[in-house]
Amino acid sequence: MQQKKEASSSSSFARDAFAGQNTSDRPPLVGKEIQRLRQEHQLTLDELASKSGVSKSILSQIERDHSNPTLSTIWRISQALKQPLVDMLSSGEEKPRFEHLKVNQTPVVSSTDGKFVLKILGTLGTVSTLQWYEFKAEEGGILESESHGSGSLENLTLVSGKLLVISGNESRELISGETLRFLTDSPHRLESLGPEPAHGFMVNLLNSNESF
Amino acid sequence: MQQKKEASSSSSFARDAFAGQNTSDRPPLVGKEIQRLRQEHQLTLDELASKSGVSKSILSQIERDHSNPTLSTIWRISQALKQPLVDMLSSGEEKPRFEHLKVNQTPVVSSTDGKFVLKILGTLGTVSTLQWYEFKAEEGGILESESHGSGSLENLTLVSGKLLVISGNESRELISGETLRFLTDSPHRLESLGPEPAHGFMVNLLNSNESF
DNA sequence: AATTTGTGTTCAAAATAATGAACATAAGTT
DNA sequence: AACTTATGTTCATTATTTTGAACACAAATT
Repeated sequence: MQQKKEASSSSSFARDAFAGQNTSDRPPLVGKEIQRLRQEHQLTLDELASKSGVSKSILSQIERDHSNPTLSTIWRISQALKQPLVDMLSSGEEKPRFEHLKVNQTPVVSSTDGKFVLKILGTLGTVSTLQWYEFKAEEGGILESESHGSGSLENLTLVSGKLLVISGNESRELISGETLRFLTDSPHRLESLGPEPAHGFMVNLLNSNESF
Repeated sequence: MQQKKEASSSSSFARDAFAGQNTSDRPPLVGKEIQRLRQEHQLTLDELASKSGVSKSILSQIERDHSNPTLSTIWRISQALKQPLVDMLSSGEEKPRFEHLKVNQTPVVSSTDGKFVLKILGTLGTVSTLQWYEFKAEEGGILESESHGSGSLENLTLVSGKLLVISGNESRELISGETLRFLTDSPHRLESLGPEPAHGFMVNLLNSNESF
């Protein structure tokens, strides 16, 4: 009996499936979020039940956090509500808490010959760290970066010019107007192919789910 | 009996908890990911069992996808492995390393008179916590927005042209090269003052912890 | 080789999640 | 008011997860 092991409460009939556990000791409470989504879609319990294949009785209990759904159940609900499973679960726990970004977590951007100019437009540090830039690079300008950590994403939009992007052992060529989004969990490199200068925007999401 | 309802398979002893369902019909298979993480942490089933409070027998079954874990169980495992629950679940849905948006694939929004054009470059976050755009507006082009919710921020960088920004009862005039950051918890308005078109970049942080 | 130790799997029993039907309640109709 | 309809909750039963102990197997030790 799982709950008993964690909580002192041992009533066999639990009003709250996770009674006796404080916020950080319990799984995210998906009930309210599911209910919100269901109502947003203007569905009744009966309708969601038939759409998802999950009985309405258990839906009712899950919405009130009186039950501890299985992965399969949560997944079927998320499908019916056209909501990525992951989003449904993170709504409860990923509250914007403000964390201090340590110095060594600040990514190092190395510009080689000065032909590649990065303008830092802004930084935000909420759940994860966000930085965005405007860049201009004349022909041959190269920007080499270390890994930004696992889960990090880089988003490039090219306004003019041509840009070669290499990450890991893959590469892409971007032309004016295109956008590229790619993982930056390994060293990567941007190169302006010219002849006109490459000009564009870059948004970096640095993931902070490091384990140490 | 949940699986039976979805799958024709009705064997009472399932080798695979989701046998008979194809990839898009079943919840993400977390087994391999959990096993990978456990081994990465150099833990045995016994050790993870005592760390997580989940019995090793069920751990063994979950790793081989012979069981359909409850939310509570997945959560306790993710805690013990110091891994955000959400990451563990999304690992199955392998995302492509690169996402390349061609010119005509970039979503575009424009004002009714077509003078103000917004290109949506990207979105990140659960509901819609972060969005960024490129905008181009000829003289007189106007973009009017409702409130994005309390705590929301808009960040504008102007590459060329002149832009008038009005939020609440305050207003600012931006010239080429400048950046403005302001609250968007009330209706606001951007207007290109010309004569040359306003061109720039916008990053919006929307406050997601709100239910309405 | 025999024994111990370490690791993962399987088994019967207990706990609990999921189901369908019955129930409660409120809102709308006749 | 009485009746119907719509919606969510509770109940008994069934199906499944979870548990702890026993088992199987391999690797290390004596």
